[in-house]
Amino acid sequence: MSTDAVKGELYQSIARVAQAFASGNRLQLLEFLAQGERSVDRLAALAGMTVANTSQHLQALRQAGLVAPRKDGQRVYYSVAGNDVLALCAGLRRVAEARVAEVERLVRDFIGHRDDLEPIRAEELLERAKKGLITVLDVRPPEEYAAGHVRGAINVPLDRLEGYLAKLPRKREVVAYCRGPYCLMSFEAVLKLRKRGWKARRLENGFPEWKAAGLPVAGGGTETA
Amino acid sequence: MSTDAVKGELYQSIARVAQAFASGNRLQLLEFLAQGERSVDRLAALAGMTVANTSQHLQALRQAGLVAPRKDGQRVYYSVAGNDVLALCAGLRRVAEARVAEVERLVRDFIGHRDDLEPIRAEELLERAKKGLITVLDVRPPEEYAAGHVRGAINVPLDRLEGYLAKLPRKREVVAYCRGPYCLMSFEAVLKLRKRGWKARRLENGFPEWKAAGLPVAGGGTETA
DNA sequence: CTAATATTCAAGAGATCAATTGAATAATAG
DNA sequence: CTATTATTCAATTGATCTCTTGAATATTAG
Repeated sequence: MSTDAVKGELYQSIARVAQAFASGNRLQLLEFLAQGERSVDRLAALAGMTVANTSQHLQALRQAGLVAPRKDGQRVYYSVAGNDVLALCAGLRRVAEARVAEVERLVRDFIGHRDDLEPIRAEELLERAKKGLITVLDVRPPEEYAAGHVRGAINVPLDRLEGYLAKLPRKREVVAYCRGPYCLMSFEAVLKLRKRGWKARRLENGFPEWKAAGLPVAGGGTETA
Repeated sequence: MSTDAVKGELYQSIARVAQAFASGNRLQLLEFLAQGERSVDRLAALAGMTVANTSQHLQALRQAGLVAPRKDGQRVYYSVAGNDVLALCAGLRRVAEARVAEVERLVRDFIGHRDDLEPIRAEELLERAKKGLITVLDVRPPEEYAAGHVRGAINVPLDRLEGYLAKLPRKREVVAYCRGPYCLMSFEAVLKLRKRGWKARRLENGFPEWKAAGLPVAGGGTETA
């Protein structure tokens, strides 16, 4: 085979990986999987897709090496193949946000006041948490928190935030995070808290990005430095 | 619009960016563009595609915000929209190589003896170059060298390597680089040099990755620290 | 103005992809 | 063993993508 033909095959193989990312539904599945392993029917319910369709998308991801299945009883649990995959997802989001006007518009119009919400960066969070200046809230569902969370974060799912307010110190600033930059839960939490008089901000990214960056994680049986 | 619908639109917009990467031909065009701006017909010749087809692919890349056109006279010159795009390309390659068995096989079988060629990493190159221990060769065509190259590198296109050997110090190790990890020119250069008795290695990645990493660049009117 | 060149546009054939549907397979409960 | 549940497979339809072909547009040269 000529070197040109080899090059062509290589590019095509790489393109097949890109193709696996080229579906809104698959990206959504990847975000859910970024929280930890999930069964097919659970994913189907979360994404609002039929089970058969979900299974097919998962197989597309599997063929590209992006997710891996683990069979346990009659269930098959899928998980992201590695942090490099999540990093690629984040890179894709960043490029899309920076270069596609429509994405920027969607973010601004619907998430709204994005800049007003002053996202806090990971390093800053670590620094301030070390000094005891902030309370960190994980507003995701309990299972996701259990599967892994920012070390030191308290799990207060969005629908239980109201009831938790009494226990939340008023003087300390609150930082909320959720699944990622396009997950709206932490936005809603911050808006609620501000309305009640707290000083509140959101973490710039979500837990998957935090974990992918190698920052301190707790839970999920994988305590890290 | 419901938040779920917004989320769906966001993911779809991001997927459209991924879709732009999902073609071997477009990835090849991006690699050529990574060297610097190129006209449509030049790209068509380099990639072995028809001009019309090349134009269409470039427009697909443009719509995704990955490349930008500049009109000069009757020619249109395209260039990569930013380093984040190149970083994403590199990430895609890395994931493909790590997770798709076929890519690994292609690399091993055809580029051959990849490990034997002991690629040198960028930091190591910088360190050794500072100590004057190595000669750095840029084996790309002169235009690409002129558009930007590793600072301190000497341009010796592959087809002129034979004639240059007389001027090449035998005692110093040679490090060759080219367009990227899947460009075969630096491999061929290293093989040639070794056959003639030099100690030679290749740089782990090519110039685009070097530049994307913010390492010292010369030429192309953009001298950097 | 006319000819030549570079690029883009438009239409069409063939391939690939996405979602639906219904059935097949595999594991467990009773 | 039978029924139930989770997942996968297979077939289909409509949509999208790729490449080719030939024409249209725009810029420059003479």
